[in-house]
Amino acid sequence: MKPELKNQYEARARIIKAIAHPSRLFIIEELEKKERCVQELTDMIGSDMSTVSKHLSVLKNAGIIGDRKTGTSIFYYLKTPCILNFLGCIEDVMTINLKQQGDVLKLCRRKG
Amino acid sequence: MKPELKNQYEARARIIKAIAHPSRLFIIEELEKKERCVQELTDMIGSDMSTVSKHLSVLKNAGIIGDRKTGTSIFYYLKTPCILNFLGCIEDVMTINLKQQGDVLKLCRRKG
DNA sequence: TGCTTATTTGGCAATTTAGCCAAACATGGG
DNA sequence: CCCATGTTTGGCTAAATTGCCAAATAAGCA
Repeated sequence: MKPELKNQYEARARIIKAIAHPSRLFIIEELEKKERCVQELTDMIGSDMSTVSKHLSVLKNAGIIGDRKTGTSIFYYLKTPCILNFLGCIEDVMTINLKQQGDVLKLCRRKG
Repeated sequence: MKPELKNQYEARARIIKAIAHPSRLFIIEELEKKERCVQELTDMIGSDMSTVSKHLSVLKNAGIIGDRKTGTSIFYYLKTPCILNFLGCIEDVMTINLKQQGDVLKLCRRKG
């Protein structure tokens, strides 16, 4: 693979990697509804605030979310709502997987 | 976060994680064009065949690709083409990021 | 200035991931 | 059966990721 093409794929992988975490998926969906500060998200997720803060910085570095300072709070918002379309496709993958696992199960029952 | 909801997010994150690698992104796009065997993909990517084989098994376990045995070769194919729509969104994120970096640059020049 | 609230950063241990090599496994042909 | 071809698996090391705690930073207010 040519280095130039490889860079392209690496850049895309970096962004996808930023999405690929349960808490970060939750944050993305939550921020689609409304902007939120670190403490609110921390309460919802239930891990340490420093952990949530780091997740937010991962998403921010990837360019997926932005932030806005108000007083002592920092509100985060979703910059690219198209991310959510993509999440729909992930649901499709999961549905197909479930269906196929079901088929295998049926087959086993028929044989047994 | 409730354990049940957490499982949902973990399941989705697992699938996205499977996509989040340069070589695996390449494989997905290549398989959309036509099905391919391990050796063909190995030649295109340029890493060890065992490495490519492992990438393929990651994608297969995630339910994104399937395989078909023919003689001594195993051909892999894309099971869920909707994955590609999602990749379009990643492009959008990258474009926005580039644009904003450009704006910052312009601002610096204006000030300097 | 000192206090409180909100958030980030540094550091550390545990876990996961990546990629190479060598060895094992499968399949078709002589 | 033995060999060649195509693929996967095991083992290993290096690197990245995660999450917690404690400490540092920032901003508003008495």
